[in-house]
Amino acid sequence: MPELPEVETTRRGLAPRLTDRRIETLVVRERRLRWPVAEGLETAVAGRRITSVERRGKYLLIGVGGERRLLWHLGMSGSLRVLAQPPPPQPHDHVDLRLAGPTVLRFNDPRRFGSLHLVDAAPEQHPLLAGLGPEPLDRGFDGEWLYGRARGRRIAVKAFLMDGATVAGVGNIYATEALHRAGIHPSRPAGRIGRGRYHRLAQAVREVLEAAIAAGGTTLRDFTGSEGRPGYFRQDLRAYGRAGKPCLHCAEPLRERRIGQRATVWCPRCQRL
DNA sequence: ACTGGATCCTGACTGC
DNA sequence: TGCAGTCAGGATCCAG
Repeated sequence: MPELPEVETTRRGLAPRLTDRRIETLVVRERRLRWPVAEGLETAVAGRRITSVERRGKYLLIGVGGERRLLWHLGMSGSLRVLAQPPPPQPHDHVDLRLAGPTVLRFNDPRRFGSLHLVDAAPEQHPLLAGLGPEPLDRGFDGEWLYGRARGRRIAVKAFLMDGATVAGVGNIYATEALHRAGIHPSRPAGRIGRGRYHRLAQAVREVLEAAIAAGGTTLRDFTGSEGRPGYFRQDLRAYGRAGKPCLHCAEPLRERRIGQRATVWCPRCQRL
């Protein structure tokens, strides 16, 4: 499910409801996530106070005192919800973070591609975060960065853009959308794109992510924010999921093929190879 | 060093 | 109605 806008939507929903709250207990019903949830995680966070809710790429970082943070990834199908009156756990409700009072932060993830770690210090050096590229909405990300990173690369620009080392948090939906907005063919080798077009691409990435965050993210089937509401950016998607439909810019029918095992949609007129 | 492919897992959907 | 095959928002690992 979630790319950067969906994780950011989750973060914004969680922050005011979790910050300064005390963790009563952590309950792990299913440890077999992307990586096994460490034994002893429960006792390590019990009784601690939540100090912050941050995001890096598609990762959520929940500060639990000192330098310690829970590092949470939602995978393809995960969601986190705050429940003031939690119903009995349903299938795939793998983790509950119980706060003082009846409130529960509940993690549901049918495919179990998500993950949960405890990071003791210096989260940016954690193996899962160390190789990440810049945040796309921060200053370190621009056309110059993309251009430099792409030197000598023959990989399709779409796969290049989805590589977390290039830029953090851009997945299949928003890579598809940004390339359409920037007028760049997704199969074009990354190293054969000039500075000017990379500046356009970086701008398109920022614009589409900001618009998606403003809409509460994209819900294809099962994403919900922390309040259980879907995101509304799906209706603003111009390329993703619109194969065969007319390009909203030039009316040419959009095409679809797989790049790196991921469905890729583009306009053969606006996005020349 | 890069690159493409296989892989983890469940559920929804399609076509026979 | 049932069953097999395909696909899905991610990201690591491995062989070539």
